[in-house]
Amino acid sequence: MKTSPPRPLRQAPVRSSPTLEDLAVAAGVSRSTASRAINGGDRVSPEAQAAVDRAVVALGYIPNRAARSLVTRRTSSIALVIPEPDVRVMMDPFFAVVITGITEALRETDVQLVLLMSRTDDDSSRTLRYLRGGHVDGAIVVSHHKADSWARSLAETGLPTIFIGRPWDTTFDVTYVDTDNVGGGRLAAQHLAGIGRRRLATVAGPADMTAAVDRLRGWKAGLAEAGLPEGPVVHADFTTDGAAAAARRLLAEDPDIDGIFAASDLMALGVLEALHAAGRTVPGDVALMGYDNHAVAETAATPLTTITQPMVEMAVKAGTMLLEEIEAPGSHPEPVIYSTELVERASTSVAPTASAANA
Amino acid sequence: MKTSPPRPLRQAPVRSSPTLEDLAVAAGVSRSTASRAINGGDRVSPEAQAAVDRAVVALGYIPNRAARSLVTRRTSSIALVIPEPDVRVMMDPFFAVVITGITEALRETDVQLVLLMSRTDDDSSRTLRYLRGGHVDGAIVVSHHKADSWARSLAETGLPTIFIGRPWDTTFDVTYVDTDNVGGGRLAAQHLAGIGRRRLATVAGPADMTAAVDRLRGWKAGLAEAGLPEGPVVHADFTTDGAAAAARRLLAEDPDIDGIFAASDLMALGVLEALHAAGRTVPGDVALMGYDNHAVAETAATPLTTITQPMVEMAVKAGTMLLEEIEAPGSHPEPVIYSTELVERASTSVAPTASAANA
DNA sequence: CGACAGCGTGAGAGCGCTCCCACCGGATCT
DNA sequence: AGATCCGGTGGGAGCGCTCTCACGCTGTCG
Repeated sequence: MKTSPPRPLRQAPVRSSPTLEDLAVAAGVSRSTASRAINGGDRVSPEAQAAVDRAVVALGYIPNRAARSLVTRRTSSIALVIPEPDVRVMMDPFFAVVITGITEALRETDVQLVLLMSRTDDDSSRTLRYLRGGHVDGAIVVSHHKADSWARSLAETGLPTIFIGRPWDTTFDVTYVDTDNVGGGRLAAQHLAGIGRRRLATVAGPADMTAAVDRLRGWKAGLAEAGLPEGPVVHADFTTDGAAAAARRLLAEDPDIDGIFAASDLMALGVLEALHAAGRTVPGDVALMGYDNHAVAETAATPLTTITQPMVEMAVKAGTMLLEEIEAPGSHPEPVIYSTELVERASTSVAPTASAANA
Repeated sequence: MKTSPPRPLRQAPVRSSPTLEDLAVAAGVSRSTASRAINGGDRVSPEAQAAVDRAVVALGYIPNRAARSLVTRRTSSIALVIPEPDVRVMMDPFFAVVITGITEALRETDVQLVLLMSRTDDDSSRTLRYLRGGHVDGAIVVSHHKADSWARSLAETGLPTIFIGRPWDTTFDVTYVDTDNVGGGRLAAQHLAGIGRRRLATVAGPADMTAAVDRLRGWKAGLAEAGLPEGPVVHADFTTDGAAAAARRLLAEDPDIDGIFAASDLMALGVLEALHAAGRTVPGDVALMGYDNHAVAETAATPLTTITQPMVEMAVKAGTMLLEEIEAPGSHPEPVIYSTELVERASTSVAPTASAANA
């Protein structure tokens, strides 16, 4: 009477990967024991453990992440949020370094890095929903001016979050890592004053970015400490072209400037360009400093004296902190600030400029 | 008799996100109908659909990815595999562009990008296991010399995979996108020959990388077509320093060289350095070409003539192709090759070198 | 006027895993 | 001696979702 036709299987008989059940059968134990053996082997006899281990190898067993995640409410993945719409910004080696650092922190764990980029403001709410949706266990946000809303929104969700770069708004519970931009700005002022320059100016970054504001603050403090006047300040947008225009304004305002601090190497490049166009030599007429120790600082026509910051360590730290925060929520750690260092190159040397060497 | 004590809840009563069940209740429909309404709304009455839509907004419902993934066997995420141990390589803007392009292709879908970097050979098998484990629906591999084993291993797993850059071994079923490196090499030869240079040499990339081999092949073909001898070939490792050393060997071998093609801009920088150190002017004594149209090509002491390639488009294409392959498996598409273009700058201009302008 | 599509719907099974609970037997305590 | 504990184990429920299936219900055709 068993004439019922062979009903098509719900799932095509594709040779799918072995389940925990298969593993348990192969190892001759129960599913529970197999599960315990897989996860650290607490309360498992050596024999059972060995049997499971063998079966894992034999079957090529790999736990199903979705099933596990469904019950543990852990996804074993974290998000790197890059709230920048612009390809140009992505091109910044900064991001590569951040990614490398986080990846480094994630080694030895089975946590995966999910990349979240919001290219438009529209994406931004989508990204936020994604984060809120419990798809990741935590997030690292690369903080720029636009990150303000992120900081607060994320803090409200209770999702473990670390910011790289101090968020603009820190009036609530937020943990971050950053470099000592104030110290870096001060270093620049000290150095230029130290080599005898007296009429100093700066091309600062956008006034709505914490890094830019901090560098400017340090710069002013350094000048004051050296007993020098504050000097002209122009703002640019961290781009080479923008800085070139800013430098032209600077030169028009005060033609006797003998030292300029650009708040980034890319901007210093623009300043260099503008100086050359105006017939000034570097460092002969004007000593020039950048910031970031970007690759271009070394390859520039006149290699740039600049400020270097331990970005990889910072990124690694961010990753480690996030992992800890996920493991033990509520232990809001203090912000970590990394100190900066001066890198001396030709653009502030007292010797004549080297850029005309092959003339 | 119902004196059983209030057993502690298995799950702490944390206010967790609403489930499909909650949604269904709120909308006054069954879980099935709610599910259908969420997923495209096939076979759902307008009223039911509207009710569900309202409930979604009201409850802030977000589907649980893990649960969905468990039954659909889809993860809605793809992996970007970067088989490079070196931070330096990561710093290459290339990766930023690739990431940007893929992200662009993924917009409008809810597919997430998972980053997989293998920094050691040990990681490599770990990564492979991860990919094999069904944690992602597909993978994009940035192909370099080391990717050989990847290609074959991945092809064997049947996981939809697209390579960016032709893998070394294409004797099996593999789909990839690439730029026309042969054409680019030929372009370089044509250009240098076209401006009247006759004693041409090249600093090629590593002989185990397809891009390097292809560029060299195109270069040789271009020379032959221009009726010029093959000239000296030295290999370097795509780094500035390595290229500088290679260039010194070149100069020692044949001091009368009047044109050099470096297979990357970074290498061209090294060559430029070596040339200057040897007292040669560029382009006066020696015309110099790079490849990639890297940012440094523009900012170099002598801006570099170089070859540009549509990398963003290529990355977008890779993303799109992968999405298609996931959607309709087995439709192994043909490789897509993007053509390259010449970008002329001062390093091959016939006019006197501009780098000494501020002397 | 009965048969039969076909659409919208709800019940229910089950994806692979973790974790609570009950159980068992041997060691330890009173 | 019995009571108690505790390491090791297996049974079973259930995480939130999709998907198959069966069930009305309306409309159309023979």
